[in-house]
Amino acid sequence: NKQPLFTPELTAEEGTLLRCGQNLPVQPGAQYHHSSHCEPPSQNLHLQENPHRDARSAGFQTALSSSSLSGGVNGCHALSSYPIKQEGYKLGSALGDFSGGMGAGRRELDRLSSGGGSGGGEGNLATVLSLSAMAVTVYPFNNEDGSSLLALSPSSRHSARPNTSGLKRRCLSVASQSASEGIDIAANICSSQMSCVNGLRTNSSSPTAATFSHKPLPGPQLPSPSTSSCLLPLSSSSSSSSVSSVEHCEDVGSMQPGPGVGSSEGLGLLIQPGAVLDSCTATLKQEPVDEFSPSEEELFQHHYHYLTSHGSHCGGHSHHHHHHQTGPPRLSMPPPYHLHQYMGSGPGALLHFQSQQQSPPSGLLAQPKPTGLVEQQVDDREDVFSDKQVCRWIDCSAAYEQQEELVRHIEKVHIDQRKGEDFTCFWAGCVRRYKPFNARYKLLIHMRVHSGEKPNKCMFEGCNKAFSRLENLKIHLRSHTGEKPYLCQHPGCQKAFSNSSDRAKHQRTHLDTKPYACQIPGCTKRYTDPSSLRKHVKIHSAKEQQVRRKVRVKT
DNA sequence: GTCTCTGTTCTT
DNA sequence: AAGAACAGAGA
Repeated sequence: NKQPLFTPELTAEEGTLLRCGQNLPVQPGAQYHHSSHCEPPSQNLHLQENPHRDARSAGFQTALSSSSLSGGVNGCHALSSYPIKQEGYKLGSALGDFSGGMGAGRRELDRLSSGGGSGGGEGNLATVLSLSAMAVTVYPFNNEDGSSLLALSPSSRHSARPNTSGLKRRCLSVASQSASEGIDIAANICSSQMSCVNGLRTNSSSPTAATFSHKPLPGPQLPSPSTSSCLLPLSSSSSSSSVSSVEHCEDVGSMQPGPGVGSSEGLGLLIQPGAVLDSCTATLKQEPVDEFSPSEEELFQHHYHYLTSHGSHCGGHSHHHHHHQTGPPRLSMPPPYHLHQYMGSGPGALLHFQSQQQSPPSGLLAQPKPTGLVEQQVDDREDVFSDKQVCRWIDCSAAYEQQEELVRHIEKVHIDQRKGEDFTCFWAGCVRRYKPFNARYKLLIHMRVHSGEKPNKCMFEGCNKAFSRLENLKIHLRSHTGEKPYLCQHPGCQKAFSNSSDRAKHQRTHLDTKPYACQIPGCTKRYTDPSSLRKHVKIHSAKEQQVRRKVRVKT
């Protein structure tokens, strides 16, 4: 159906002329307005009233210039006057004149980004809040006996791909026993874009958290107390009522309690009976399945427990910290890879409470999402933050209006600053689980999984598809051009394919190498790919059930 | 930064 | 089984 606007008969230039620049708004003189989440939280650094285009968008579609694709799909660099944000946007500066006014934008970007915005802002935090933060984020690291957040009950260590539609406001409650600490904590933890720890108090009725006494334990420490959590003021109530500090977390974008929060076992050291750990969640969409995340059932159980024992609710009041860029300033970089590995006795656990927000940026909501392992979106919070691009890098909860801003943020704050370090993705819930990439560029590309950035747009008329990777765009373009460079190597077979993967799959049919065998007793069916096998098993099972039903009816 | 191979998943 | 999309990894 899709007729290429430029056919192979057209020259590359013709094709380029015709196609380049579609749907690519130009904003000359645009200045980079970086909303660093490192700025003091009191300011409106989160909302970009006038979101500016990234100067780097000035890069032209040059990436395809080296493409060997037939049909004249040869890139736009020569003739396009539009700053197409494509894979090659990095070339923007190199292109010089091509980038036009955008070059100035880039310089402005550099100036701004180097000039500040990365300050600490530690002073903005009250001591008590810092202590609360420690209670939430540091303490888990220090457990030596594995009974902390890191020590997950087997039941909590299973995968969950929850359809969170039923949890538009997920309130998670955990009431657990702390045998060793003797601390009564009424914690209202709203972990999401901001992790809110509210109402930390001691048995002595002191409203301060200063008496929170956890003994430092050996083991890796966080570089510094993470203050990424939004720490609401302590409850003024000195009552021993465990429900005294039920707060409303309405600025919560999303969260999905991770292993620690979801597991009362995990929090057992911290929370005494009656203590309340209440997560009011709001999930924009699902991040990749975290096999260590609590299941929906667990979440519900905790919630139910809380509701029944404390009569709590999530629709509280007060403490309306509506920061779009949420959370206090970052104080430190995420812990290095080895620390995460240490924490990794419950991978994801150390993603502390932020990691529990299993919601990828909402920007992906509008796009057809890959249905693979990487991300599963569940738009169950259209009412909150649905228009925000949220950074879920560990210890970060920056939110932006525009996806581009999030992309810039990720690159600037989380990738560029990891010079010389391992190139590890610390995105909450990332299935890579802190396995570093061997190159910065790889991490950069990988982050598109989370940001949803797809800078490689198909230039064919009527095709609005976009791809995160240039290679995949090239393969896609072959579906337009009909190019099938991968010939089946089986003697006598003339089949051709647009990519080697499909060819390999096809060739397996020749070799009868069907590694995916049906495990159903008596069934000898085999398939070349797991997808087909699953389909078969499904049908097989359905048939068997039918047979069983018939047998039952007869008897 | 790109190419290529490879594997997975979903859809047709 | 093919087509398409996505993404990891090594060269």
